[in-house]
Amino acid sequence: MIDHESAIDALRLKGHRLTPQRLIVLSIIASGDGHMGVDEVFQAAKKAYPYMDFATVYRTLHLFKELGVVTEVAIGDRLHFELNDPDGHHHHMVCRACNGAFNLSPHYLAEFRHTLNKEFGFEPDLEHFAVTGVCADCRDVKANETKQ
Amino acid sequence: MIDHESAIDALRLKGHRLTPQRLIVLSIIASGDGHMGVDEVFQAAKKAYPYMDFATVYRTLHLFKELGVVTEVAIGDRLHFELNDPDGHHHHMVCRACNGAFNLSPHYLAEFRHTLNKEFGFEPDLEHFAVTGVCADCRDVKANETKQ
DNA sequence: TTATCAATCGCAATTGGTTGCAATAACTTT
DNA sequence: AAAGTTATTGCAACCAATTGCGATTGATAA
Repeated sequence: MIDHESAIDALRLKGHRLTPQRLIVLSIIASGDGHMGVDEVFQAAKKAYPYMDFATVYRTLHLFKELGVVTEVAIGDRLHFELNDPDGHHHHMVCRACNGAFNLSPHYLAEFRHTLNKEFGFEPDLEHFAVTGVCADCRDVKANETKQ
Repeated sequence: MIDHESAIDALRLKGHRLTPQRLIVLSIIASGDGHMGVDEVFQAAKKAYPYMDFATVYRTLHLFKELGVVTEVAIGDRLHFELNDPDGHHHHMVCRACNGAFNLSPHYLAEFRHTLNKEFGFEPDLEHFAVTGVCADCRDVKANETKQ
């Protein structure tokens, strides 16, 4: 988990300015657990600073991505962002019933990548891989509903 | 590969009308090899019938999807469509260098699905799975360019 | 074959995401 | 501490995808 200090240093180092808007977006991403959609971040930011503009959130997140402060994850057709994890990438499982997100170790995709490489010479992009589906809890709930 | 006859029957059966626009879209999807973006279909359709509207192509493709005539594949952030394959689903590998698409047997994802199920009780949506990456040819080209 | 009726089309309006630009404000230099 | 410089903001314009709606036209029945 990257900390505020190093994120702020990353901004300064590249000659970017430290604005209240950027600090707000940073703290929101840091306090939310897991990844957040752009609109989620915007709503939270507007609470802290009512003049906040959607475009600002949008550009700030992209800046943070370039600086390696956050990671972009495509979930469905929406982009989500989370604090960069310096201990190495992880993938995501996202439940389409409860919208919960679960981390997935790269280990689980290593064999898949290896197979595509060996069989087809195809090198898949799996850096920000996210797979949607139904988590255990929601599957059980659904099973019970059917029963009744 | 579903044929025109059964596609047309599927339309009739549900009380949908057989319009020139729909026949044009169908024949374009059928003649193009592999999946096509909505805009690709639109451009081709406009050649055959200059008054063709983007909204019509868009709605026709979604209708065809409901009827099981075509399959929707999300490639990057764009939706692509291809004739439904009644011999069973397949997945896709899409090269981001040459935009080529390669079919991938469900077999290659069976183990991944099984692992997620067993380890996390997570049931992933892999019906219309597409993974981007770099195909063997483009990887070789890139390697040669680097050499020179 | 013609009339009827609703599904469908094509235009226009809307929506949601992205970008251009003048005003603002963060940082630097004096 | 004040002025200057320029990145950044917030508004508005833009663009592509999607939807609403009156006009059109395919299908059914007389």
